[in-house]
Amino acid sequence: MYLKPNEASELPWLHNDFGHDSGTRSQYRFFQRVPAERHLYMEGDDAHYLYEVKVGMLRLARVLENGRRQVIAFGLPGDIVGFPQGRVHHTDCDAVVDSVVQTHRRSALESCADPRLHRFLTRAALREICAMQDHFMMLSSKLASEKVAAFLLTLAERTGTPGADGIAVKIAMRRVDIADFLGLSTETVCRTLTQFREMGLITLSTAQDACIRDVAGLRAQAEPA
Amino acid sequence: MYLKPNEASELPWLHNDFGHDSGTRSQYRFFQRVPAERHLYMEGDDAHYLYEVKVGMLRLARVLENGRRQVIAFGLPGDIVGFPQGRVHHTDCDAVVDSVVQTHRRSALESCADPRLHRFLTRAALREICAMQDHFMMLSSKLASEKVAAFLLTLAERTGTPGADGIAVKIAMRRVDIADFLGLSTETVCRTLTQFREMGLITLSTAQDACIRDVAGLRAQAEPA
DNA sequence: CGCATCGTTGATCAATTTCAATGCCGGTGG
DNA sequence: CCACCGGCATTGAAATTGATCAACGATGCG
Repeated sequence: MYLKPNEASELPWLHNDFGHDSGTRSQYRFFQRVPAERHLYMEGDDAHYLYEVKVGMLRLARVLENGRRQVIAFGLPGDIVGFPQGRVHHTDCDAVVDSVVQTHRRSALESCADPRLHRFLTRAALREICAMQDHFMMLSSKLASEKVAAFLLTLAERTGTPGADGIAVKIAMRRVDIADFLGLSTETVCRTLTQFREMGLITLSTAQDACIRDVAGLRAQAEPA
Repeated sequence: MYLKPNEASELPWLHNDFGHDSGTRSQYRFFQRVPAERHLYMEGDDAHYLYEVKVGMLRLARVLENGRRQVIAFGLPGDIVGFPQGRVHHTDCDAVVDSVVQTHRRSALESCADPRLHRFLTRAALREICAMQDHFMMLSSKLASEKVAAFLLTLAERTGTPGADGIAVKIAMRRVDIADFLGLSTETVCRTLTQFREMGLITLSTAQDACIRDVAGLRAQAEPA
């Protein structure tokens, strides 16, 4: 679950932590590394910044007193995370894998001092609303197979690499994350994936490395007539 | 499910439709009546306006090809609905009961020509994101009783009127709307409500008129240890 | 007064959760 | 270098839950 050497080499300009609280600032002061499993912010924290995911994958979640957790979203490169309600964050956010984010002042959301940035963030907020609506459709599916199929297709659309024998998809998050994202148990996620494998829709060379062999078939699973 | 005379009388200035496409405009040209069951916009429509709910209740939903429907949200007075993605709406929106909305130009979201309005809309968007996250928590609950209890409590918080014997809650939407909102069948919603009634948590004088007698008990149902 | 729609209740069945055990892999330390 | 350990993934069997199908009741409206 760590960056492989070749992946790390894509970030030659990241040899240090450029935390925004750091005293010394470089030209990269707006970038911040988030090692795997480390929290970027927690529910209730003051929301000073929004974060644009540049590399890696973040995990936004809410945890209830009884321990149950809902994964709200996975932050992929291009996504903006950290939209606050009032002045505080209303989710936890941590990194699934080593990640890099670019910070933007929260005030840029409301002030028009930088119109370009402002438009960018506003549109990101609208995109976020729409993405959450998509997530609702996934969650409202009654069958586990529909949810998991829709999840795989969405992940493939965002991060998949098409190849000769299908779309390779890196499943960086753990099964329990997927389960908490889809409102299922980890066991059901597993079983559904093996089911897809036995149906020839996907292959799983490792638990993290999937390949969609039959996109149409998976689509049919995601949204049966 | 229609406005009663005394409720209608709260709107003395609304004797006509002031649709935004109307040629003749009065001082109330930014207000628009939406009769019960009428659509305010449909998925795919150009999003020229955002709508601030002033009176009544709107229903935002997405419908799939296979006919299944997910109710995304209920728009209550104070809510802004119609946040677009790109230039089009991505949900259907219709009125649960006779309603009144105030229109705001979509452009006000990105332009800062009117800073007050801009701030207002931006904050509404952020509130919307947070509300949808709350909705996720409801949907991710495994038990029907948790979902329905959480739904009732949320509705009570927004629209309930505290009284001597509990919190009176008007359930204006139909059972199927609640079901599609929570990802349940109408039958299960019914059964769960009856169950709550038999447990003494609520009363139901009519199908639309509930009264929460035991808030703590309902909270326990919504979020069991 | 009858019809249509919505709400409620009942019984059955399919699906998922839960509990339990095993397998797998990477990391660690001898 | 290899064996052990711990977390994660997977599989199995049983129990619970909600969906579905069906019928009935209530309510508002023509």
